[in-house]
Amino acid sequence: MPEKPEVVTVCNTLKKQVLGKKITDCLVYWDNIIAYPDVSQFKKNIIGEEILDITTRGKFLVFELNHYLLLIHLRMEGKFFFRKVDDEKNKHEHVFFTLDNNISFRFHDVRKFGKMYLLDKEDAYSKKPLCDLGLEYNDSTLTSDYLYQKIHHKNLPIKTILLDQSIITGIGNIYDDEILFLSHISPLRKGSMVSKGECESIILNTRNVLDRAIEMGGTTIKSFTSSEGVHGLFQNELSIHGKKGNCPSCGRSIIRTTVGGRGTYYCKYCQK
DNA sequence: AGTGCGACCCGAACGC
DNA sequence: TGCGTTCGGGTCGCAC
Repeated sequence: MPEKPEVVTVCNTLKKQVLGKKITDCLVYWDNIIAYPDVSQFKKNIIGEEILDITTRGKFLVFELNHYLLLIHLRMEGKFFFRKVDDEKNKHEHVFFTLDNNISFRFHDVRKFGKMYLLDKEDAYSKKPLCDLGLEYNDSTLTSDYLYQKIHHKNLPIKTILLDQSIITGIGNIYDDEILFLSHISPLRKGSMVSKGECESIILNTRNVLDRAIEMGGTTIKSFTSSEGVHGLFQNELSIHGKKGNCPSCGRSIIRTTVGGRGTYYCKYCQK
């Protein structure tokens, strides 16, 4: 379940292998992965483009091409593999980009939840999905004033609010639990009951957790790998998410519940 | 406008 | 053992 740190890790890994390569062919075996434009237009437009740079925006990988931005969202389990052009198609490989070094760069996604968009470069940031994204976790304009203003009138649990990509973009279910644990805030508390000081704490802990996770190469949960042979190490550092047993801080038992339909772990003594 | 929930998917985990 | 059923997870889009 790639969140920001996993997407950054994938981005850095891919850069080493595809920067400067030209896309000479594109094969799509599961149409729903192509969110925009339609599949035939997508293929037609992307063939002949060179990969000039790769960055991230929220949980999107952003491939800068000559005339377009290719956005790829990995959703749950999207990943990439490099194969020989005539290697047999794996069951879970759904989109192939043939590169001009005769390598087949393949998008692999067991759940078929991943999405790709090919947008005109000039106005890509004013179009969906990019126009809906909020601030990056390390944006200098992400302040306690900003966060407080966005959440103080909301009746949703703070856990759910932090998953809203239009406020802060890049936080997912795992780091959300970690951030709230470190901030000593219950995931169930309503946005309207979070103080400005606690907003400051959330922002500081978001930066600490995500920066540290990026240093560790992301979290490997289930089948997440950034690309062949790359595994994150951050799962060794998780304090609360996915834990059975006792709170690492007070030793009392960790609560496992559901908030807004998401599996949620917290300590009801340390998080108020 | 804000909120809630089903749909999209399929492997793993679970129940019988 | 083997079958059928349920669950989870990020986001969109529809319903209220």
